[in-house]
Amino acid sequence: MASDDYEERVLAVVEAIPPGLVMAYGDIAEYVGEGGPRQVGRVMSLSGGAVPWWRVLHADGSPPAGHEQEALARLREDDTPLRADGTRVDMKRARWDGR
DNA sequence: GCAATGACTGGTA
DNA sequence: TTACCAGCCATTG
Repeated sequence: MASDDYEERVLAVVEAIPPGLVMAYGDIAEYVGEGGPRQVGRVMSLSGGAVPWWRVLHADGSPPAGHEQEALARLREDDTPLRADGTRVDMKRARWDGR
């Protein structure tokens, strides 16, 4: 089946995200052109350990459930523009469109 | 085959 | 700003 290929493509996009920038699950789904945000999230939960998964977050800029502290710590190291509260990313500036 | 589930999203209050 | 709701789509029981 093509699910392995889909996984490869999702992981490839995540690895391509430059430091300091992030992408939302929906953005990645749209970028690869298949599935949806939930399918991307599933791939991340399965094989996210092999890629900078902390650069992937919700459309509102909040990190994935169960890894909030971990993601925020990594994002700080990457110089990602965080909001004033420091609990969310400034998607307005940090959103990467693939260019 | 149907129902429930989930690292989701956008709109409304 | 947060909270709640309906829609979304592949996987799993």
